[in-house]
Amino acid sequence: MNLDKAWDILKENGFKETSKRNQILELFVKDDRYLTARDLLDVMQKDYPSMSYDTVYRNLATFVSLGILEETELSGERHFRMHCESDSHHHHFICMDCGKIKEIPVCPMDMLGAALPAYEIANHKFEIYGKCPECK
Amino acid sequence: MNLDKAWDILKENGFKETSKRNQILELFVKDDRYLTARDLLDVMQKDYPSMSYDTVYRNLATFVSLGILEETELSGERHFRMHCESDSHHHHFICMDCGKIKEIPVCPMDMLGAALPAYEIANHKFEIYGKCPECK
DNA sequence: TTTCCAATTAAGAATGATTACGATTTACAT
DNA sequence: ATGTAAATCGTAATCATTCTTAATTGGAAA
Repeated sequence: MNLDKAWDILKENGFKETSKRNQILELFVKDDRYLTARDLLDVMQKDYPSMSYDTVYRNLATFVSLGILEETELSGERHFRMHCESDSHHHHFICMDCGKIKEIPVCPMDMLGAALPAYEIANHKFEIYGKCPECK
Repeated sequence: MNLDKAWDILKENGFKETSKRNQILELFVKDDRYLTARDLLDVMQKDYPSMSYDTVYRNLATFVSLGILEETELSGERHFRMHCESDSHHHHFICMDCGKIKEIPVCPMDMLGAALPAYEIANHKFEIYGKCPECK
């Protein structure tokens, strides 16, 4: 996911182009890792001192609902990052130090296809946590 | 995990037997599913109107640290349930309606053993969400 | 039983993340 | 350039969770 693709999606869905929205997206493009709402606000307020949490959270919710960002819960806080380019379903190793991820191309659900008859499966989560080679 | 086993562990670690502690544990034994701190407090306050959140959270933390309870994050809230009897590593299907779980005997990490060289793996999460046969 | 101390709890304030809301500003189609 | 709906600001509210301090309690020892 890059800036242009993100704006294509936003425009298609009738969202307006604002400088704040753009800067939030730029931050995610530049900093390819999981960020919290606070992380974003801290950086944004250097350029827009009056920026409010409402704006951050509202835009994050928009981006997630449009598939531009993906979200996870890390140590009790919501974290967000650019949605991966790869169109095939996959999972992530997440570095607990720097927040960077590594794609894991396999999905455990493949092997559980018929293991849960009578159960209605809505979704699943598979994440691996630890330290990446750089942080180790 | 049953009441006696839980108290064995608590006593071994020097924790005192209190009626509140016991009732919290009884609730988890009786109601074999994921519960929130609020769920517990609501029930407990029928018998102990002055019971405080602090007591609930402190005891939950104790139980988790001793391996009596297990914990997960569901829709932004911490949920707790009795730790499974099975001593072999496994994962869970979680019903989003009633909170009951079904054990999944396989672990995706088995197949990823050497797939992440140079990465230091600390832990992982694999959970399946949906509706159980009763709630469907 | 009574005493005593450390563990436990109550009460409510503090914190930190997130959401809500009325007022104001901005993007952009016309 | 203007009108209008969308976006944002500023701030307050909410919700889960933790902290603080004082009071209470379990249970070992006297």
